[in-house]
Amino acid sequence: MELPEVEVMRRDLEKDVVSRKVTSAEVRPSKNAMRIIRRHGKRKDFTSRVEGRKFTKAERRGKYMLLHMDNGEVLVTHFGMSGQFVRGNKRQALQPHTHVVLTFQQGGDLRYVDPRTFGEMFVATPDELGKVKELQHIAIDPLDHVFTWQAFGAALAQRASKMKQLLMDQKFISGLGNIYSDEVLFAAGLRHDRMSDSLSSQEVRRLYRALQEVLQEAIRYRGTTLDDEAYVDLFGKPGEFASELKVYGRAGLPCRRCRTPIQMVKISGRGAYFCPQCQS
DNA sequence: GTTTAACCCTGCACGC
DNA sequence: TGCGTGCAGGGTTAAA
Repeated sequence: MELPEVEVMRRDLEKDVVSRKVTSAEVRPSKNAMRIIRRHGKRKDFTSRVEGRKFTKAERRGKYMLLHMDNGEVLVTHFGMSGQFVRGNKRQALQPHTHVVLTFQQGGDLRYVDPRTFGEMFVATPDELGKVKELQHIAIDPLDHVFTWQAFGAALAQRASKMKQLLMDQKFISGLGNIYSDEVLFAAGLRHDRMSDSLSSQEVRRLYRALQEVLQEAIRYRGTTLDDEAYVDLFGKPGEFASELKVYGRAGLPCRRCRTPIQMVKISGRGAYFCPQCQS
């Protein structure tokens, strides 16, 4: 789950979970459920800090979801690769790999499901939150209005790194993963292996605009749901952006702009898709 | 400073 | 048919 999917989820949570009160919290008995709340020693350390609380706000920081509670504490969730929130109620059986269930006073529940368990959940006070390394070093959000192309250009010039890796570096810019880094680079006409300090100011502006456009468009389409990775929104509905992808997952298929076959290369274990004609 | 590989995990595609 | 193998992928970390 990358920025657009987390943002869609945030909006769903804001509409449907914020202002609800948790009457009971359960961490499922499986070993993997403990992996999800790995920062807490015992199930009770987690559940006791959520029970009785009311959610007041849903905030996104990079790929992290922060559900603020009425006592000031925060329920933090990172979805990893396959994590997701699902709304349900007690008549519906829990689907496999459900690790956490929060039951609401007003009826219904919120479930955290995560087959590959790369995600995690934890509760933190504002003080503790400030000390969480992963959150501390989250860089600027590309959709934040204080993100300007001038500052972006200066930051790019200060680094000597290949573009794809840099775009996926959460300490440099937050929210992009493998899919959207490829899509943004295609929209900007830049190759994955272009060096960050080699970009002209025109290229920086193109990249800056590509970031906004691709991410906003993906949010408008409610995220990317691939066949093998079943991302769905809070209510179980898939996103529609997969059909809009220009390069990701399209190795060998003709480029939608110039018909040249899309290429895929491995970059430190991760696939990078690009058009050798449109990107340079 | 930058890059690479390994690690955590499950589901799925593939080949025999 | 059924099983073993290999791989994807976010992010951190250790090593190159």
